Amino acid sequence: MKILIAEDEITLQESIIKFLNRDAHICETASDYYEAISKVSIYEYDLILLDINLITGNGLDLLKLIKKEGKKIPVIIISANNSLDDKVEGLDLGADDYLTKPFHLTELNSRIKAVMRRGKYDGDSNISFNEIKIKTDAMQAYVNEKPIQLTKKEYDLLVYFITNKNRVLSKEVIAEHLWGDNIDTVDSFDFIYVHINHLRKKLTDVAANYIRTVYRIGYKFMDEDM
Amino acid sequence: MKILIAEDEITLQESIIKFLNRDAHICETASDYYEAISKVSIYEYDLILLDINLITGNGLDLLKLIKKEGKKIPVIIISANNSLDDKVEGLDLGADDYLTKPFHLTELNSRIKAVMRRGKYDGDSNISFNEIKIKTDAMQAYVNEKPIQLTKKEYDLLVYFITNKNRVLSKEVIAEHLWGDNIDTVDSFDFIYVHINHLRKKLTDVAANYIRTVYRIGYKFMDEDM
DNA sequence: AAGAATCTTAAGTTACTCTTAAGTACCTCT
DNA sequence: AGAGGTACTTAAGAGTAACTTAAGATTCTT
Repeated sequence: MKILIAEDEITLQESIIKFLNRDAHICETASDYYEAISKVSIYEYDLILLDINLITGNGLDLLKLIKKEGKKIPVIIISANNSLDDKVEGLDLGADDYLTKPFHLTELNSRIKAVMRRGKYDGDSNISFNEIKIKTDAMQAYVNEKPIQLTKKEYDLLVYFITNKNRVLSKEVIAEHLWGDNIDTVDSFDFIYVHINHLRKKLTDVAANYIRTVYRIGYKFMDEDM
Repeated sequence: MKILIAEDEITLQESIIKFLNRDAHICETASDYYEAISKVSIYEYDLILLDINLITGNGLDLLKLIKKEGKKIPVIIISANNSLDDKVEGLDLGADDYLTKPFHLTELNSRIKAVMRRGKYDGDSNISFNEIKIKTDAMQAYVNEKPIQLTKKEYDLLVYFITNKNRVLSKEVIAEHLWGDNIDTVDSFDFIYVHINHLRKKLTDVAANYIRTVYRIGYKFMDEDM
C-alpha cells in the first residue's frame, strides 16, 4: 500500500512512518501544502493522510482539489483541534475518515485498514483475472485454484498488475509504486527484472504469459487476445 | 475477551475497567456517541457495554446501527432511568441484556458471562478446528481430545487465531487485540514471537503447523491445503 | 510475604527475502 | 548482418525478520 503523509510535524511524521512500515506500507511525505499538491498530481497513492493544519496552506483546499479532479484516492484527515465544524466540513468534502490529535498509531492503522477495505475492492476482498485468483484477506494467490507461494514483493507486484491490467507500466512506475520515492536516487531499475522473473516462474504456464514485455517501455498485464 | 465500554461517566467507566481487568478482559472505552460508532466500525469487540444515555447522542441509535450492519456482537445496555419503555425497546432492537444504574459490578460480571455463554459461538460454547477443540466456558483447549495446558495469553492467541482462520494477521493486529490499544507506544513487538513459540510447542505435531509464518507480514492460521 | 506461575526483555542464532552483479539472450535500427 | 542497447537469467551476499532460550520482572496464590 502506498501512502502519502501530508504532515508538517516532523516527529509525528517519523513515528507514523516507522509504525506503518512495519505493516510493509510504502510511505512518502509532504511537509507543506505545495509539496503535497505536487506529489498528489504526479504520483499515484493508495491513500492520503492529510493534516488540515499545514502551515503553508489549508488542507481542506487540498482535499477539494483532489476530489474536484475526480480522483478516488481515499483521504483520512488529521486535525489538531477537535472542532466539529472541521470534521463535518472534511467529511462533506469527501474525506473518508477523521482523526483528532493526539491519536494512537494502532487507531490510525485500523482506520487505514477500514478505509481500504470498504474503498478499494468494493466490499469484495477477492481479485481475479482468468485463472488467477487472489484472496486479499489471506494474502494468497491461486492459479487454477492451486495456491502459489509468493513473497511480499511478488505478491504486491501481482496485485499491482491485475488492478492495472491492460495498462503499460514502466519499470519506473512499478518501482515507484512498490518501493516509494526514496528509490529515485537509484540509477538502475534492473532489480525489477528479477522480481518479474520470479513472478513469471511462479505463475505457471499460461498465466505467466499475461505479463507481456513492451520493449523499451515496460510491462503490460493482459490476456492473449487483447 | 475484548470489550468496548460506551459510557460517559468517567468514574463508572474506570471502576468497570478495573473490575473487568481482574478477569483479564481487554477493555476499551468510548466517551461519546461518535467515538463509539467509530470504534465499533473499526475494531472487533467480543462485547459492547452500552450506556443509552450518552450526552452526544442516543445509545439506541447506536444499537440500531450495529444490528443493521448484521454484526453479531453481543450488547448489554446500561441505563440510568428504570423506564420500562427503554428496556423493552432495547431488547427489541436486539440487545442481549439490560442493566439499570446503579448496579453491582459482580452483577455486571455474571451477566457478561451469561451473555458470552449463550451468545458468541452460535449457542455452542465450543470452537474447533480439525483436531483442535476449545471449550470456552472452561477455557480449556484439546488436541485430539487430550487437554493441553495453556496460559491466558496462549489461550487468547489460539482463540483469536481460530476465529480468524485463513486471514493474515500482522503482529501489530494481534498485539492490539490481545493487549488493547495502549501498546502502540511500544517500539518492538518481538514479545509476540515468544508467545507464538510457546503455543506452537504446546500444539503438538500436526496442529503446530497450522500457525504459518507469513514472512514480513505476520501469521496465518490455516490448514495444509489452502 | 514467600513461592509459583506467567509475562516480558534481551541476546544469540537461524532462515528468508531482496538486491547486486555478471553473463547471456534478444530486439531494433542502420 | 552487426552494433548497441534492452531484457532475461542465475547465483551469491547483505541485510532483515523470525525463532529460540534463558533470565529478569511481574503478577497471582497460598
